[in-house]
Amino acid sequence: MSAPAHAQTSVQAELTRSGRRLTAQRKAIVAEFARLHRYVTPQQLHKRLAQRRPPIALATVYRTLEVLEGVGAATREPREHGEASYLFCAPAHHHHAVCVRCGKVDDVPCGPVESLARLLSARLRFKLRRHRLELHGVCRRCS
Amino acid sequence: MSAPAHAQTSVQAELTRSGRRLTAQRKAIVAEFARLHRYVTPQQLHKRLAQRRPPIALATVYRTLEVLEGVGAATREPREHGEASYLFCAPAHHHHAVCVRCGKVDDVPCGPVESLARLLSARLRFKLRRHRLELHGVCRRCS
DNA sequence: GTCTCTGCAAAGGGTTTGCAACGCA
DNA sequence: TGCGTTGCAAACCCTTTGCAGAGAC
Repeated sequence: MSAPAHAQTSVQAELTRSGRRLTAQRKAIVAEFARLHRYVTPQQLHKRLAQRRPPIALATVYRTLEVLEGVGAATREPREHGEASYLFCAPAHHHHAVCVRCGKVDDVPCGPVESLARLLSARLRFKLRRHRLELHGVCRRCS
Repeated sequence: MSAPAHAQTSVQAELTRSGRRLTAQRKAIVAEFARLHRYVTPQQLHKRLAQRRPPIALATVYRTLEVLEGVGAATREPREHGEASYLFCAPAHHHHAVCVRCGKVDDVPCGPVESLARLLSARLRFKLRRHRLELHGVCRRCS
């Protein structure tokens, strides 16, 4: 299952809508990013784009990912050793199932999690604001 | 609710059991760390210990937190901008409720989360290995 | 033509490491 | 006494930033 083409297109539309420019570098970064379905660091993404002529500067990758997060097309997740990692995904609230073998990320709708989170927070007399469930395991394809 | 004294004591016992030394610096770091009940960065913990004579070096705080994680007395969590943060907590699997106002962390037993996580992973045909639920909200005391 | 974006290189900031002195056990 | 630990400072590594030139619209 690859990224629906319309996801890429709508991101590009959102960029121009917010007064930004659609450069060749941004198109290339978004295209590569969108098809990965996994968390990547700016450095990794930069390496994947390295064969392009002319090459894309690392700083441009950093800045583009920041912009994508800003328009709600990506989430940022800090990693060990000071690295950041980004996942191309929709802004609507949902959770992720991450394959520990291949790294592929599947979306998990929030529905059932929501009520459980409310239950747990009620027991603690805790006013819930946000919650997040992370699932790590082996995906269908890898097992 | 402060850290039970025995938690500190058992950490100290675990350190010597694993062939490590119980230095004055380590005792001071563990004591301060254990009473906080919140995520702290090595830098923050170092600042809190700054009035000690002689002062404790920042590198020592980094190394001690690493050791504590190694013996299962702390969990490490990457933060934005390359910072690490640590929480003093038991090695047994559980979740955390983090107050967005005061930062205090309460433990949440895993029980009900486990079955939900299995349900969700079954729907995805995903062999679950680990899961984590994060609750963020306002704690009883702050509301 | 204007204003954003890119590339480059330097600066920034947290973390890690090498090494000699120190001090638990 | 032996070996793990500390303190210091330098090294590391990823990320951010300033600026001049390029390019989208």
